[in-house]
Parts: sequence; C-alpha cells; structure tokens
Amino acid sequence: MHAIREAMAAMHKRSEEIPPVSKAVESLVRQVIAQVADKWTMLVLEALEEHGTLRFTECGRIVGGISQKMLTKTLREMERDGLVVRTVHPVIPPHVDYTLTELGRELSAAFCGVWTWAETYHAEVSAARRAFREREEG
Amino acid sequence: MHAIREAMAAMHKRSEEIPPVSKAVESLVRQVIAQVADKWTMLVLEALEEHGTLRFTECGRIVGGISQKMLTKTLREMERDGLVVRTVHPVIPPHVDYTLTELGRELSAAFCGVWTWAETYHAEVSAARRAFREREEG
DNA sequence: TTCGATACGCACCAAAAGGAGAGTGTCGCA
DNA sequence: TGCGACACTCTCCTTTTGGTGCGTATCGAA
Repeated sequence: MHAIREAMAAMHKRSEEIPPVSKAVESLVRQVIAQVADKWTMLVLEALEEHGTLRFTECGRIVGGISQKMLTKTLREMERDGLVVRTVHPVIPPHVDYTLTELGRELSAAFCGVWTWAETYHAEVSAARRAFREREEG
Repeated sequence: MHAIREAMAAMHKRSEEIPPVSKAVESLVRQVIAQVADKWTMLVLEALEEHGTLRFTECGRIVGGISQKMLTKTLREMERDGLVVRTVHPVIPPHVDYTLTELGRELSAAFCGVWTWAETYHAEVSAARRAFREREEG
C-alpha cells in the first residue's frame, strides 16, 4: 500500500535528495486520488458497474439527485481518465451511451471495500455523531 | 456490495412502495460516502494509519500541502464521525494528539484498494489523458 | 404545424471550499 | 524585554462546485 512512500524514504536515506521521478509519481497518484475520490464519480461508477451500459438520462436517473451539468462533467472527466467509453450513435434524436472500461471496472472493484464499510458501519457513524453533538452541547 | 439497493428493489417489487427505513439507510450511506470520499480525509487517514498517533502540526507536515484551516476541519469531522480520537494534554505549550479508532482503521483498510489501484494504474490514467487531449485537439 | 424526445452547451447565480495571514494565551529561554 | 513554540480561531479573499433555466438540432408523431 505504501510502496511509493517507502521507496522515497529509502532513496532519501541513500542519496539525501528526493528524485524527481518519484515526486512526479506521488503527485500523480494524489491527483488521481483527488479526482476519483469524488462523490459523483463514485456514484456514477457504481451505477455503470451495476447496469452495464447506460445512456445519459438513464444514468442520471439511476444515480439520482445529480444535475445534468454535473453528470456531463463527471462523465467527461471519467472519459478523459479512461474509466468510461462514450459511444455516440449518430441518429436523431441523439443516442449516446456509456460503458466502463477495464480500468473503470478495476476502480469500481477497488471502491467495493469502501461501500461495504459504509454499509457495515453507518450505524456506528451516526452513533458517533450523536455522541459528539451531545458532548458539544451538554 | 449492493445489498441495500437489492433489498430496496426486492421490497419495492413486493409492496409497490419504498419503505422509509431503507430510504433513510441509503441516504445515510450516501452521506457517509460523500463525507469520507474526500481528498483530505483520505490523506489524513493514511498519515495516521502509517504513523499511529500524531500531533496537529506533525500531521499537517506529513500530509503536506494542507492549510491549518482544512486540517482542523478534516480532523474535527473525523472526530465527529468516530474515525479519530482527539486527546488534549493540558500543558503549556498545548499538546493535542490524534489516533485512529477501530472504525478509522477499518476505513483505512477499505481505502487500501483504492490506493493500490491508483499506484497500479496511474500510468494508464495519464496515457488516457494524453490520448484524450490529442483527440480533442487534433 | 407544432410538439416531444435526446444529449447536451451556455450563461447566470448562490453557496461552499479553500488559502493567506493575523491574532491568542502562556511558558521558557535568551 | 521579547521571541518562539503549539494548536488553534478569525477574518478576508479567491476559486470551485453546483443548480436552474434557456437554447439547439432534427426527426417522427399528433
């Protein structure tokens, strides 16, 4: 899990200077994480994982509570990052559909643990919130 | 992974009305996910997982690139959600330290898969981005 | 002939996120 | 006397996020 940090630490010890390659990799990993650790991205990812190929409006309906603007943006970013493929069928009215790539499916699988965590422990989280609120107020 | 949605679908089929309990649970899961799927939360979580107990400034230094404001906010929210314990030692100068709870450690473990994904596939992501940019421009 | 369906783009606006920097309180050290 | 250490808080400011509503293109149906 911490391969990069460990490698950096090792290299730092060895040469007393942080190599730029690892710095670039670390920042990229962070950037990717920051991108992907997004509410809408996670929700769209899950919708596509569950339903396979989806059309724009359909996807929005399944995700629920997302505006067209955010759906467009999220889908575009996911396409840019290689998580989904966008297929345009040049017919009228327009027909566009979205499918997860292998990369997207892998990410979805990686997020599986977080979903499980949330489903398993949400009661503990609300209990903690209640306790916190009482401690603050009382 | 999709236990809640499946349960809801089953109940919906059976009674033609969505029970409010599951709706509440689903919204709570979403809320928890939205909270937890945050860049700073993930980074702080990892820092604490790696280093055990950390003090405020120390934690900020390890996370890197986080402002005091965001560090305070992130830590407070994590405390509220029962992910960390905040211990104040009433000495001067002040000494406060933060440790993951069991819940926090579980979440950290759940995020492990996402970190691994990012470290494994970041090259594919940048390749996808380059390809996307070229397709857009060219 | 006009309406609806689809998948957006665009413009405008409100709210939230987030950064920079100054202030706080007390002690020990110089 | 005055500065630094720590863990913040507070204010001011900019940037990002996100919502709403309108425009668009074209075809078939009413």
